[in-house]
Amino acid sequence: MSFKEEITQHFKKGQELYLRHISVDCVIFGFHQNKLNVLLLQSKYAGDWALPGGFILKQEHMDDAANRILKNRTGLHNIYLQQFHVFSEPSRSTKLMNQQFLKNAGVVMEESWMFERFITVGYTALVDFSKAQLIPDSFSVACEWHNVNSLPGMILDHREILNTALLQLQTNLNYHPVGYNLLPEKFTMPELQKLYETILNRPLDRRNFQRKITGTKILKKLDETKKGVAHKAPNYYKFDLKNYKKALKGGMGFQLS
Amino acid sequence: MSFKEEITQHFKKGQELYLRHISVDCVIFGFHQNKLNVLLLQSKYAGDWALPGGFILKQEHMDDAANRILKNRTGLHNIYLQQFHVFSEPSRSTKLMNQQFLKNAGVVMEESWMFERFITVGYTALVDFSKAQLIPDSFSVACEWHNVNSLPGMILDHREILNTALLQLQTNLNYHPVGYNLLPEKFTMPELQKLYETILNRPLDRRNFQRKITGTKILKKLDETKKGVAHKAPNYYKFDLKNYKKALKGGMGFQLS
DNA sequence: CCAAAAGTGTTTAAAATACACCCATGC
DNA sequence: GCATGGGTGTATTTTAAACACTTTTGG
Repeated sequence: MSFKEEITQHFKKGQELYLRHISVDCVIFGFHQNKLNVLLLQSKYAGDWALPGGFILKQEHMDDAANRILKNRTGLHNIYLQQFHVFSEPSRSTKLMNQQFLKNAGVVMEESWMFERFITVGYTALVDFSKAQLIPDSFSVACEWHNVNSLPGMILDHREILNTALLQLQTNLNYHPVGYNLLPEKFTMPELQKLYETILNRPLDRRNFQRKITGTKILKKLDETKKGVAHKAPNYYKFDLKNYKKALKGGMGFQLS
Repeated sequence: MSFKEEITQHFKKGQELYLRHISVDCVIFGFHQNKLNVLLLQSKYAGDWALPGGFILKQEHMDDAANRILKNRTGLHNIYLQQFHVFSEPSRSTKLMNQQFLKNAGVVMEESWMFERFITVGYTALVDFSKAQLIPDSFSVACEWHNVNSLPGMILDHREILNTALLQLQTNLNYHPVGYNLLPEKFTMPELQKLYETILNRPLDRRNFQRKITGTKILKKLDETKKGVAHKAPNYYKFDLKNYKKALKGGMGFQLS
C-alpha cells in the first residue's frame, strides 16, 4: 500500500478499527550514559515534535494499546508502562493539524474521525535508551531521543503532557523502584545512583543512598566486582525481581535525601 | 418528553451530543456524623447498584462533565473532584445491560452508540453527605448513600472502581488536605480528627494529630469555643483557604501515625 | 465533685542527614 | 605512591510515636 493510500484508509476507515475520540500518548523516558531523554516524533510537514501516540483498537485494553505503540516505535516490549493522567481540554483539537497533514499528503477529504475532538490518556515508561530500535510512524519524518533539558517545539499540549509525566516520575521515585529493563542485568551501586540523580536532576549522598536502597531489599548483591576498572572495583548487584515487583505495587516507603 | 421518548432519544441520538466510547464515573464519598458513605444509584430493572456516571459533551472538558454529573445527582457544585484512573477492560461491556434496559423500557432498537464499548474515567470527591439533595437519573430508581463497609451488589466493574478510589483517598490523606466543603465553616479539632479516622478506619492519636495538622498551616484558630456542650468546650477552627489550596496542589508532607 | 472530653507538653524511638575514614586500582 | 572512586560506619538532627497530666463544663 502506498503512503497516500495508507493515509486515506486511516482517515476514512480508521474508526472501524479504533475507538473514536480517544488517543494514547506515551512519554517514553530513555536513560543511557547518565542522560535522561524522551522519545519524540517529528511531524511530517510541520517542524514541531510529538509524543509517540496512537489509538485503541476496538477490542484492546488501553494498556495493551500503549504497549503496542511503544513496541512499534522502539521494538521494546515487556516494559512497565503506566497511565498517569487524562488530558481533555476541549480546545486540544487535532482538526487543523490533521487537515493540514492531509492537504500536504495530497489527499482531499471533507469529513474524518481524525478531525473530531480527542481526549488523550498519558502513559509513561522508562527504558534503556540504547536498546531501542527507533522507527517513525506514518505521520512522522523522524523518531529521536531528546534531552529533557533541551526540548524542541511540540504540538498541541504535548509539552504539558511531558512535564506532567516528568514530575510524576520524580515524585514516584520515592515510592516505586526504577531501573529494571533500564540497567544491564548486572550493575553497580554507583550506576543505579546515577540513574536516580539524573531523574531528579540533583546529587544524592552516596552513603545514604546505598543504605536506603539496600533497605528496600530490591537488590541482590552478587559475589562479583566490576573488572578492568580504574580505582576500587565496585560490586555488582542485580534486582531481586520478586521484591522489585512487590515494591512496584506496594511502594517502598523511604525518602531520598 | 415521556420517559420512553427520552430513552429512545438518548440511545438513538446521544452520540450527537456526547463523545463515544467514553464515560465518566464518579465515586462520591459522603461524610456526615462520622460515617463514610458512597453515593450509588440503583439501576432500573436490575437490582444492582451503579456509581453515578455520564458522558462528556462534545465541547466539554472532562472535569466539567464530572462536575455536571455530581451537580445533577446531588445539587452540589464547586466541589474538588479529581480524576484518578481510567478503566479500560475490553470486557467491560454495557451492551447486554443496556439492551436489557431498553427491552424493559419497551423500546426496540438494533443499533446504538450505547451498545458499543466504553472506557470510563474514574473521578472522586468527598462531600458533606447532609448537604446533598439526591436525585436519581433516568436510568435509575433510587439514589442513596451506602456505607463503605456494607456495599450492595454493583454492576460491571463499579466495585473495583470504588475500591480503587477508596484506596487512593486513604493514601492521599497524607499528602492532601481534606475537609473543605465537608465540615461546616467553623469546626473543632476533634471533628476534623473524626473525619480522618473515619476515612482511614482506624483511631489516631489526639495530640499527635493536632500537632501535625497545626503544622500544615491549613487551619486558622478562631477566638471562639463551641457553646452549650458538655465537658470542656473545644475551640473553633476554620480553614485557611489560601494555604489549604496550596496544600491541595503541592502536598503537605507529613505522615499520620 | 465527678465524669467526660479537650488542651498541652515530654520522653522515646526511628529516620533522615551530614560527615570521615579506609580500601583498592590504574597510572 | 598518589589520585580517584568505592566501601563502610558514626554522630547529629529531625520527625514520628507513645504517653500523662491539667483544665473545663454539665449534671
